[in-house]
Amino acid sequence: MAPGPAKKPSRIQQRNRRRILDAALDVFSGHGYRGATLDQISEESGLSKPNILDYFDGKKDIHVTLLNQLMATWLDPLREMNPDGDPLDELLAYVHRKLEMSRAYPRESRLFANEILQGAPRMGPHLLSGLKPLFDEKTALIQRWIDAGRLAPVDPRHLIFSIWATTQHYADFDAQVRVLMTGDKAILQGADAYLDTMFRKLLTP
Amino acid sequence: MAPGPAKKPSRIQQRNRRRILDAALDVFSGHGYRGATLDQISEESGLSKPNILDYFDGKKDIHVTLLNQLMATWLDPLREMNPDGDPLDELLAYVHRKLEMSRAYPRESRLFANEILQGAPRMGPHLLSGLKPLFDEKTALIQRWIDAGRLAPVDPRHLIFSIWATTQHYADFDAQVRVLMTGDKAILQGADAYLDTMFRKLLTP
DNA sequence: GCACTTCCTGACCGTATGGTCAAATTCAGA
DNA sequence: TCTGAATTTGACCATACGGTCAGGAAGTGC
Repeated sequence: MAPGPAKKPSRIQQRNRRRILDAALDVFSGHGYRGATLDQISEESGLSKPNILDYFDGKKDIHVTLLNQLMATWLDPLREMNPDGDPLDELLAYVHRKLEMSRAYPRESRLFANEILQGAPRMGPHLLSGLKPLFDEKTALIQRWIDAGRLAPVDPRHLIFSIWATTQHYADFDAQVRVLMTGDKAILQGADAYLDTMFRKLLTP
Repeated sequence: MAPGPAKKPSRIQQRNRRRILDAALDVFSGHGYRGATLDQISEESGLSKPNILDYFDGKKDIHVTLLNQLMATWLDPLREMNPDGDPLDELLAYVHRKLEMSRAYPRESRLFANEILQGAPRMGPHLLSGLKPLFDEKTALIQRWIDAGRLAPVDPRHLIFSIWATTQHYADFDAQVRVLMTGDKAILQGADAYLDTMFRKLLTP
């Protein structure tokens, strides 16, 4: 049964919740919310369907849990951008971290992309309360760097968008990228070098 | 009934097929393939479900028809890149056309994104036969421009990816963009200026 | 008006899916 | 080993969905 707010989850509960969430991440990111079925998650996790529903209140609950968990770490690379560092270094480091996220966590990237594509039906509030403040803070920081003449003048908001778009592209559009880059074993290395060049030229004052 | 290969579709058939495809584009792009239902398409198009199935062989047929129709025009902006034009002008014009597509046809962009996100289950072959040759042709053209010293040296394949990613982002991640740009009435104008700057700095030799 | 084709729909069917429940099994402590 | 709680599951249910069918409505040419 779903652990009450005052109960500490047992060893087994922790393990099973992790199994379920991992299987669900696979299924949701590969088929979208509606395309995923509890039976698939059941098969993938090795737990029976009723057992899964002992740990979560339903399909929706699993999905929401995944999205919340994702938001907690997804924005870390942006948070790490240091106001006291060198502006160009900080931004390029952010690009690298973001691309590394696409490499290490493509399922998470696609889960997020799916949710936004559908109009963020389950994450609208989260975007506003979690992402927006951080976004505003960092765009303001970039603007100060620009005003100080330490970066070339660009719209910080569109800059962030372009970093997100170009890095997440390699995870979200992987199926397309792979078709077009047949034979290339080092796609992400190429992307890393390319993006470094692009943002360096853009931002160097 | 679905028109046989030798039959010319009547006025009514043309009109209804258009209505169905338009409604289906709405529903598929908004909910993904699995999330879309014939009942929704029925409601949105104003045609009864059995009537819809007179015009198409089923849900899958509608989806495939939409994707095929999309591929026919989606790549036009890339095709229009002129080998005899000025390299920088041609590429920047391509960026503008692509962004304009995101503005004018966001549903089509999301339909495509959905399909690729799921691993292109119904479009894999199309990517290889339709997109790959064009992609190879244009990347080769860009490489010749670079070799002639008329563009800064960058990997043409990643260049194309970055153009796709940054322009389609405004359609595919519209829900997120709108949350973060609250109050801004001219998002796409800002994007246009930003992307022009970015690719100009990147590509100027 | 009449006959014929095209177009349309209410009612229905089989299956898949999210979710429930009572019973069985396993586990933890004495 | 014994006992009660935690954990697990086979069987089942209600609904939603893609798709079918027989028959009715609306055009169309005479």
